[in-house]
Amino acid sequence: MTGTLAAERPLRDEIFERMAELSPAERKVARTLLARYPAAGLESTTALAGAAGTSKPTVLRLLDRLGFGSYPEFQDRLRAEATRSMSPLSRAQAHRPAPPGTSSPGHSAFAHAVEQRARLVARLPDTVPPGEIERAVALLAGRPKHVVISGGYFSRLVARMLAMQLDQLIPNVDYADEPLGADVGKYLRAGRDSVAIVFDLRRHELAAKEVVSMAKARGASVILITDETLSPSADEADIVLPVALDGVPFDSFAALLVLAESLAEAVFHGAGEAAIERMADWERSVHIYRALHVRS
Amino acid sequence: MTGTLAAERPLRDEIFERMAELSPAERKVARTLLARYPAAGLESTTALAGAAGTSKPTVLRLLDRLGFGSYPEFQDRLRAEATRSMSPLSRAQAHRPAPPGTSSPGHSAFAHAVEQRARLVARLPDTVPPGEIERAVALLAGRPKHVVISGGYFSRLVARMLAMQLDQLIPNVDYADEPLGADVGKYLRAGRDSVAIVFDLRRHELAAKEVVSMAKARGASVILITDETLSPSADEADIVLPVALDGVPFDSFAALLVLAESLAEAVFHGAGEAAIERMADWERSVHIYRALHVRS
DNA sequence: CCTGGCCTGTAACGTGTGGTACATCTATGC
DNA sequence: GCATAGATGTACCACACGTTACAGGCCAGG
Repeated sequence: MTGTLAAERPLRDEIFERMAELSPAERKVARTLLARYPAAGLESTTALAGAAGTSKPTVLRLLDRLGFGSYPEFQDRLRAEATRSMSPLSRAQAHRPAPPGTSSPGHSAFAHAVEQRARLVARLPDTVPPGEIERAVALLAGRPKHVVISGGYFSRLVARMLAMQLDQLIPNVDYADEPLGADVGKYLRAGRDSVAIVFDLRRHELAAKEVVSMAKARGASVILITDETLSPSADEADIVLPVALDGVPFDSFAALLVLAESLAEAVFHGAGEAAIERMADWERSVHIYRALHVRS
Repeated sequence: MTGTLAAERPLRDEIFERMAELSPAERKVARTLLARYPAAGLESTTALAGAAGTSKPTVLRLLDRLGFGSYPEFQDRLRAEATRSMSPLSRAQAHRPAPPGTSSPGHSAFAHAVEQRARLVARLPDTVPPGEIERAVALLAGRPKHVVISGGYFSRLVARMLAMQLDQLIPNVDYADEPLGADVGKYLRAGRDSVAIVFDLRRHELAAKEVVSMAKARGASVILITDETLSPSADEADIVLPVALDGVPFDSFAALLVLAESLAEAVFHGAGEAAIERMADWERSVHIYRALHVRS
């Protein structure tokens, strides 16, 4: 494994600028290098020297002057640049449908499912009013004394995810797996400076309504994350974030997860310094956890 | 006018599509090639074989199957592509500086996060080779005796989600929250007809490698879900599903969740009648659960 | 239980590699 | 005009490379 530094300037630029200080034969090498970059440098010294019309030692002397210890080291650098330039980002090209012979039930169903979910995510900005998001972020980034999060039968997993992420950013984040059972204490903690985030999707659960009521009764602000049909708890909630779930044959949490993650990210930007500091602490703890439980 | 042929299709795409027709060891080479493209292929056969966890002849056999006469010929092709991708034309689209702290803290950060995640999801079909998905679906829909699923520190939540969804479709699905701890028994159950699904993302955990080894040792087929840099466990796994996570400042599970959900949906289509029946049973049980715990 | 085919890694071989020492050439100082 | 220092190419070496042949392993079909 190579321990390359991040974000280096393209080697091509440096060669270009330092042309002046090179010897004539070295310059010839530099020219062919620039003319056919980076391919020329990824061939052998023999090939490069040949293409430049000089000899192998000249190639090596050039690299020496550029600060490379060896030819392979130079090639490592070129390879790294090439990989970076061919990263998926710059690869925003057309899609190729599946080859004729290989039409399979597995793939097409999968592709269909993915596409469907991509649409759900794309629709997210249209289902969530921007103003609601702003208020939610302001609430969470405004140093609430306490945040408690819970979800329904399935959505609790996303709730827990959001809890873990927020916990990295702000203090006193509780996740209540059974808000009406063992974890009721986490809701009893709630007061005027608390924020409760409740997930209630589709087949809305009565439990959700009770949880929202409980939080409201104690003076907490309630953020409700629900589907487009709106949970019955929506009346009581202070902020309602609706998200699209519908799919055939199954509903999808894709947009829900994106909403949760993006909410956390916005809180990070809103909370500023404090969040960064807390993240550092958190980072350390995770390392400790890993050292203990995952065998160094 | 130079008599050059029309721009060839990137080799990467061809490898990606032809994954299915490769032998297991050849696939390992193809994976590392795709994960670090084109750098991995511009190194020596020894280095490439080493990175892939196989041997030099396997590398050559892969190239043979792809229609290359020799390793240098293959590298010529890669070099040509790299040169093309670093041409002044494609160099123009380089940088887009991110607005640091100026924008309105709530909405724009949120919108940016959502957009970023939408891109990750859109890229999913490009990161997961269709052949690998097909094989994974075939494995899971082919009535395995037993399926066990586990994840890492964060990814366990998605793992659990997948487990819950698969459990609705096929029998004998286990979720192992602590595969090396309390839940080790679920892995000890594994045998020749088992399928183990392991999540191992980014900062890959040693635990994942142990889990994969354990499953392989018992003869189970292993499906590894990892990020684009490929978990070290990728050598041992039978099927590797890479997914894009990278975001700024935080990684996102959006594409991961979509992969899991879509995999489940594809299994549903692949499993046919049996899955529908099982879903009906499951549905009844949930109603019972709700009646008991959620007050009708 | 054996037998064929297909994968796969090990071992060996000859060639091309990157690296170095040295001789030749060119330019500049006195 | 000669000595000097830098620049350049040739010759050579050890070695790592790409390649090929071969033997063991694995699984389906008889």
